[in-house]
Amino acid sequence: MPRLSVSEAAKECGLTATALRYYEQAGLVPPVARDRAGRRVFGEHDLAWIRYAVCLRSLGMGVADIARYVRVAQRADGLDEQMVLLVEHVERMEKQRATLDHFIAVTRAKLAANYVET
Amino acid sequence: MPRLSVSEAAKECGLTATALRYYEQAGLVPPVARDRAGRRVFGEHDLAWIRYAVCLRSLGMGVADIARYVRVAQRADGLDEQMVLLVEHVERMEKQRATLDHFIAVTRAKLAANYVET
DNA sequence: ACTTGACTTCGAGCGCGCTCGAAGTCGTAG
DNA sequence: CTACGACTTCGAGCGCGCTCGAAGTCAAGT
Repeated sequence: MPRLSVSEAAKECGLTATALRYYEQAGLVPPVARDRAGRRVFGEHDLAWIRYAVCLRSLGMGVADIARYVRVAQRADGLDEQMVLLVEHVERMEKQRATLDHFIAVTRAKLAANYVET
Repeated sequence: MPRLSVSEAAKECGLTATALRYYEQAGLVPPVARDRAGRRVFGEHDLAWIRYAVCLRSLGMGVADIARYVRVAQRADGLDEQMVLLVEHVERMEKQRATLDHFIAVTRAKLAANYVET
């Protein structure tokens, strides 16, 4: 199990160290363990959370929403609520994907025709 | 052919009038015709451009990139460049869609298991 | 003629998601 | 022992995408 510093973990997940600190402070990932000097020490568990947050961000979920999800997921009795949030999120994503599919088709058609209607 | 005011056109495309003026000023849509009093008059053509811009925005394309595309599309000799931009955009979208597919699958699995791993 | 109301431009302001600079603390290398 | 570099917190700053308020113009209704 790796014990990474903030900048190592950041690089590992494609973030800057500053952004990663921000993520923790904003609640996008649960609090990270510290060594005796107060420095963050990241384990596999933390990396998984970070990657999850990065994924949600890349799909356009807002910081506040992700933080809410993480907060709920941390609670022992939060399972039901957590499920609701996930279902809602999947629904949003599928709507987004439908738009995407449509747009890809339209763009493909334009390209195929080598003609772009204004 | 409809001759809509800015607020009518905005409503039609799911924007605010303010946002729509901003879109024109920022070049997300080509300049709109005016009546003698200087008020914008939107036709079908303009609505199509607006809907196109809205679509691109909803897919996360930045204002500057959309403006660039519109600028190129306006030029008589811009076809090649326009094609390049569209191809690039389709590629980005397909990458995004792959992420989306993956994430939907993962979330579905979590839901199916009625268990969320941290 | 006058009010009403939707339009115009302009510049400032705002929320989000970081990003950066300052000032301080710690541990290892020389 | 000292110096260096990476870490810490904090608050301010920034770019983006609007959003709002002010001040003015115009056209239609009474």
